[in-house]
Amino acid sequence: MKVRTPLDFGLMIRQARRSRGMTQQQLARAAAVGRQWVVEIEAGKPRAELGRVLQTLAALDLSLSMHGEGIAEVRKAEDAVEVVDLRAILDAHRRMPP
Amino acid sequence: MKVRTPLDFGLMIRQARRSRGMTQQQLARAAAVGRQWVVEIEAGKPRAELGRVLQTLAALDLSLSMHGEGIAEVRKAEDAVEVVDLRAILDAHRRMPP
DNA sequence: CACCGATGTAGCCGTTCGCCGACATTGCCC
DNA sequence: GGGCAATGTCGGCGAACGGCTACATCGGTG
Repeated sequence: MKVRTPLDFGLMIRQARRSRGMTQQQLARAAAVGRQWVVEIEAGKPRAELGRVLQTLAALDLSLSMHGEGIAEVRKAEDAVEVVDLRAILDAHRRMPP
Repeated sequence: MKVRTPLDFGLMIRQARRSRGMTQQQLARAAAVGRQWVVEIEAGKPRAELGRVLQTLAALDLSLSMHGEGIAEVRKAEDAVEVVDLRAILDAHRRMPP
């Protein structure tokens, strides 16, 4: 899911917290922040501190990925993917008797 | 690329900025922040404000994605994927004469 | 209805932010 | 070496942060 605004963070944090049956107080303790802060982040506070946000995501076991030109991708040689025409292969396979 | 800490943000922002041939000053103007702030974010300042970070990513045309249990994925019905045993099919296909 | 936990709001307070202007330091090209 | 842009660092400033306590709303459950 894409994240563009502070409110996006808030909504996803709330969603994840609820899906785990946690209360704001519990999340606050787990992330080492104040309960009040959780209220504000979930409301989309734009001036919240980056570090606390990341702590909170970690406490919820959420992860972030960054994409864009100039961002190194982590794909090593052994991860190299063989290029094939999947559509054609699947098509041919469907017409093949087992 | 995964992002876990404020320093990760800093390194990627710097990487993207340089790959675009921008100076800190130019990025600062584009993102509507102070040059000083760019220096600090690239150094990994943990208490930087979330909103400014997102503005900066936008100015660099970088995008963030969030993953984890309880986060709604944007996959509509028409994106549904047919489940197949790729390994077996590719194996069989290799043994097939054209 | 009364009780209870979960959530949102308000004020106080010490700390830190981010911007600014000015000044080192670095690296590059002539 | 001299000049120049880019980068990093310092002190000062007004503004906002985030934790805290306390209080007001809800929403269920008895």
